[in-house]
Amino acid sequence: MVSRKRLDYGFNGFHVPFIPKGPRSARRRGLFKKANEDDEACAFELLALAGMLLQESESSASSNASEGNHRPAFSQGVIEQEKLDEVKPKITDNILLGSFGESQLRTEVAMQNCTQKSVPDANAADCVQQFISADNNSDCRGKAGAAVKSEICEWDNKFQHYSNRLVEAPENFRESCDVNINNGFGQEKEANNSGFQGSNSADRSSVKNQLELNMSPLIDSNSNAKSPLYRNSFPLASYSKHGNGNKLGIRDDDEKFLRCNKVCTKSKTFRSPQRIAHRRIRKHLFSKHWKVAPNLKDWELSRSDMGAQPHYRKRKICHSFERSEHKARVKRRKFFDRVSRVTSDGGFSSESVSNSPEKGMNMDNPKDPHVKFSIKTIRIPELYIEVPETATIGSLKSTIMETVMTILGGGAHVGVLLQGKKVRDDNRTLVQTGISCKENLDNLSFVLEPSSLLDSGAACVGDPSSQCETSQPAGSPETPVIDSEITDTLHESSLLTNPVNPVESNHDSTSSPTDPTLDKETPDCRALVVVPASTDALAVVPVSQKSKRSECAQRRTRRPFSVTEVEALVQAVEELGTGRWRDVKLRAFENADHRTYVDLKDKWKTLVHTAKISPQQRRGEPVPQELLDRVLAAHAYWSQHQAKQNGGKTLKITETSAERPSIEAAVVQSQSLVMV
DNA sequence: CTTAGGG
DNA sequence: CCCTAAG
Repeated sequence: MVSRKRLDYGFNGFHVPFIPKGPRSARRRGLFKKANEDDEACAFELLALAGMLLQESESSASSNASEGNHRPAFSQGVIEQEKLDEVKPKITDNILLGSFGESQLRTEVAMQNCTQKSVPDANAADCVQQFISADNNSDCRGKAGAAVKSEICEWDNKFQHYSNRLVEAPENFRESCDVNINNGFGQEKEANNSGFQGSNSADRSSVKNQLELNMSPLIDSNSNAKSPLYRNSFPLASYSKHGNGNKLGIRDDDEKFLRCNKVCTKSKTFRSPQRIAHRRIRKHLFSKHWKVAPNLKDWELSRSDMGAQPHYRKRKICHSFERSEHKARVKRRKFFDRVSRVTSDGGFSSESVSNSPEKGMNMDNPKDPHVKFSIKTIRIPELYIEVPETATIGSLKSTIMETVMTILGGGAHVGVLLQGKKVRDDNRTLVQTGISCKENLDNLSFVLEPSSLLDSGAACVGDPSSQCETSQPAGSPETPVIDSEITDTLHESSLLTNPVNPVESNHDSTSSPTDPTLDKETPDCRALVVVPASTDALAVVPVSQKSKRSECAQRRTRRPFSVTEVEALVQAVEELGTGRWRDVKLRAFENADHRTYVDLKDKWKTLVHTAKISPQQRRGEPVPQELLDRVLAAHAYWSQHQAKQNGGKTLKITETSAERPSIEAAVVQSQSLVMV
């Protein structure tokens, strides 16, 4: 059965086989046909992805600088596609590898420069500038593969930007982060505290967290030939020379395919080639990868001693990621906010922290029992992404973003590696672990690992350890992930067809990722799929693993509706009524590909329910009462109206206010409402 | 493919 | 969000 499925996909077996859940198979089968179109999809392997969240203006600025602004989405999409096409051949030839390596180096340089500055945002901007100039922008664009390269650079910049932001950690973040490093240190009693997860918030101020993310995007054509499971063959060497040995290999197997197929078949609305391409990408990209988490684990296991080590010195680090899916989003946001503040704090002195136990056996300062960590770089796991060659750069970016978001969304954990070895006992103190020694600090590294590892991921994939370790002997990538939930918020408005907020229309095409033209492309690409690079790989992969994976099909990542989206939905429903979800979708969420009309319908359903229950019973991001009132009004109106229609035949409701008094009122009310 | 509903 | 039945 597995094999058959594979054929249906037409992917030549390069991805992990997908095992349908009985009933669904029939449905999907039809969809899969379309998947054949994706045969040519080329696999991009991105090595370091870093916390990028939104596409902020700065990042997009660099990419768009040479191109006119406000280009119609369509044409832009075409252009981007062309670029991509150009690049593809290169990738196939392994030529890209070199380019990426270069970019990586440059990026690092740029980053270093940036990090020397004190103001995060300024840094990001500077970095971009530096990077661009240093990298000889024109060069990148002019040649095949150049486009990709520049894109990569852009990503680097973004990462840099975000990493900088991370550096300024707000108190909240620190609150959760610091803690135990201080406490546990040198004290046996700390046993009750689990590693870095201590709950003490003592000496927050004294602890300065420096998180710097060093992103090194890399595309390796070689990897394409390998199956996801065979990451071991992944050429780590290329990175290692740059000091980044950690990679995270995320592969989405079945999931992506499923998604893709589904999506493709849907929506007639998106018929343009670009649209189709996007759809495909999306499908492929879909984020189910996370379930594959077990792989991530492997990453951590791998090398801890990457080039970054020198950077890890004293300073404390604290991160705490929450896993609960429900809160993941919020948490991430907090994380960012907090981080961004740290930098501004300027230096906090280690002294301040040192009021603790006196056991000064530490390195330089005997009196300071505290171990300070300075995390210079956090490695991002190796990501394997496969997108159609016709995919646009923008879609690729979106895909990557999506993948990262997915990872983040699932929650992340920090892994501690000492001399390349993962320290698994959370109850051990730093002293006990030997982390208090300066020498060891240099060999200490932190890895972000998807929480999913611990969860379902493992179950689905089978024995993660065997898989991972076996596959990546060379040095496994570690997976530091930076979270960023900002994306939703930022893009939100642009994704909506009819943003409630007038301001949204003022996108600066030049730099803003929110640029409508860009968004059009991006939304579709949201889903990332980690795919094995080559066709051959599949054959190599053990069947058992395949099947396991396929069964793990994940569900889409949860994406709570924002108030803005709710507003748009309410407005659309007020105008169109219930029962016309496709129209609602087209009207208000055409650009929000992650929202299907079914999603909208479901959301409306929940909104109605929410509006009926007491505020205390409501959960999640609070929806303004005003909106809920409108929901009830519209619901009541349309319920009644529908009945009327049924009885008296179809009466197309236009915009006539007379027919919909309650709606009218609601609309008026909404206009006065200020959307955030 | 869309809707409508239950899960 | 997912899954299905139905149109």
